[in-house]
Amino acid sequence: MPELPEVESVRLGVHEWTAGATITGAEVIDPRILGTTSQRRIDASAADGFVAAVTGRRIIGAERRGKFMWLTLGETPALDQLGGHEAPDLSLLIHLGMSGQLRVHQPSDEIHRHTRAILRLQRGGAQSGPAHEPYELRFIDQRIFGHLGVQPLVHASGRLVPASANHIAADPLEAAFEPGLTITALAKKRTALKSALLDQTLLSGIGNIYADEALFRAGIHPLAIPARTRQSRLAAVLESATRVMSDALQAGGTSFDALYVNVNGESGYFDRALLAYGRGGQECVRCGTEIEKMTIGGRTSHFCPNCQKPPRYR
DNA sequence: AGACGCGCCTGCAGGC
DNA sequence: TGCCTGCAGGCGCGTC
Repeated sequence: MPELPEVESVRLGVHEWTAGATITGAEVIDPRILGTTSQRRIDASAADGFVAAVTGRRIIGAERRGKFMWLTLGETPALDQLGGHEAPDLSLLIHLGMSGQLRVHQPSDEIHRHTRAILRLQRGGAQSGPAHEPYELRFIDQRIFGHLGVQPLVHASGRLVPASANHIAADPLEAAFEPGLTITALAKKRTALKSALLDQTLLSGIGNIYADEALFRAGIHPLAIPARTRQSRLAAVLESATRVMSDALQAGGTSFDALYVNVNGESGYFDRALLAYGRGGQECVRCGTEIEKMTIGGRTSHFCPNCQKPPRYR
């Protein structure tokens, strides 16, 4: 379940492998990957359009906001040499969803059965030679909650982002993040704090796991109502979220090789040292009380009923 | 307008 | 053994 740290870890690897490379071709094996989960009526021409839009483009780099990642695309190398300086004008949005993975492969490698799309890449432009062996970036996604799409770049919250990511807020690990504004926006919410933390338009990058971890570490009950919670406490949750995600990122930036740009969506590729998530029925590491499980906003939530006292509203 | 709930997917665990 | 149900979850969109 990739959340911000996992996506960032993937982004780092993807950037290393693709920045400066040229997309020499592409293949959409399952066109559903081009739609959102709500719009799955993708016809064959969409796949053709995708391939046509990316083929010949140069990858400038891989960027990320929250759980949204994208490749910034420049002009073709030939056109670029005519003088234009590399201003990205297009992006290839990549959302990993629940089970998405990106892997670097040799073209001759066996195609994994959940491979939904392939980008064929070559370093240093289209010229061939032993130093410019073709290779592939493959998007593998068992559940197809992930998404690929070619998008114009638009300005949103202080940055250029793909158009379909213009509604999400900055994430706590990016320069454009403004904690003060985030707390002000959060403090207006009357929904459960847990749900608010998952609201990507408020701040992005937090998923179910790190929401539970942040609340546990800050000692705040998931059902606390932000509008009725002291802003210093809201700030504490944000700080906990930021810290737990950067710790996870530190632990996750490991193991790269040519065939594996990391993230094993199914099992988790590093030990996250989780204190609350998935520990229902086990003892709280702090006080020994049994960790409770409950559904909040349709999501399973884990918390210590002793360390995270229920709110006493009347 | 904010809040909520559904549907999209697949694989696996658990019950009968 | 095999079938069925439930669950996991991010996110877009429809509904109230």
